[in-house]
Amino acid sequence: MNIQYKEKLDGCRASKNMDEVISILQKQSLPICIDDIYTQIKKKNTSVSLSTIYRIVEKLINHNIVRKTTILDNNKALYELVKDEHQHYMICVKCKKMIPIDICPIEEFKKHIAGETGFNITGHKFELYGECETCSPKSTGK
Amino acid sequence: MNIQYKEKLDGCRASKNMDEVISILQKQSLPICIDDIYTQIKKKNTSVSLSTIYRIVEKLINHNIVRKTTILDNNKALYELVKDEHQHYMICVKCKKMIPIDICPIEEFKKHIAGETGFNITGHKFELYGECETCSPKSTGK
DNA sequence: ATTCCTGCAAAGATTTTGCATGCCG
DNA sequence: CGGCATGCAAAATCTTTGCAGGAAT
Repeated sequence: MNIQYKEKLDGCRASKNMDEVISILQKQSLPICIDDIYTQIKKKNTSVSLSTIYRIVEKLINHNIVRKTTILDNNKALYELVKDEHQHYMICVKCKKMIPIDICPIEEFKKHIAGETGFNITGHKFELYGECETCSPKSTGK
Repeated sequence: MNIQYKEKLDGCRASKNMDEVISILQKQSLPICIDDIYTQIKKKNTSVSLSTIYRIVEKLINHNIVRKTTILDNNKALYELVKDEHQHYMICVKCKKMIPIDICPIEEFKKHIAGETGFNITGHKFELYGECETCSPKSTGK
């Protein structure tokens, strides 16, 4: 089993597929969908099934190793590894490209709101939508 | 046709169902799903169909009257009216209750990022997750 | 040997589409 | 009348579940 997550995955059995899923997610810079994971594993291992991927990902979510996400316009769920430094994205409404944003404006604001409302805040989601440089009509090339 | 949206809906025909959908959305303080809309209309009008609701909502989205959303953990799309003042929510991870947040920390930050990246930002999404007062273990009652 | 993992197939849930009919303008 | 709107049913997607067999401890 993936050494890095062995501790967190306490109670789970070593499994080739679990390793594959983690390894694939580690290589992503952006959230990906179940089918992407499935396809990538299929390339090496013809005998994997979609439901197995769903079950593995569900387990990873329960162990707080993976986070489930959705983006606008798409009815599919996306998944990404939980990282110490959380990540936000800009999403192009035209080409759906996702671009990571390095800074998070929420942290400060969070405390403010938490104090005011009694809400025990454990996470947040922040996404910008718009047109990327390639899709923006402004970028007339020359 | 709903007077308030007549102009925006230019090209569409007057329709009882369209009116109903808009009217229902106007009454909501939180995003709701297609099935909720469907059920509410069904109460008065037994002969409406789910696909009609989907088609109406799609049209409203294309006319920038309605916005599609999703929340964590839920594979269903939610819909809300586009308002001049946009709205953000805190969502309880336990009871799924959504609580509107009045202030938006994004506006300033947006300009900053836009300038840096050439991304033409047209919208954003911001949600806080956590436990509401009712669900929080802190609230021991006494 | 026991318990968890897996593949396959079937079931569920949400959303989309085709087609004939009805209603608005 | 012409064309968009609607209902119904079927299809398309994505996701979950049941069950029997296989693998890990």
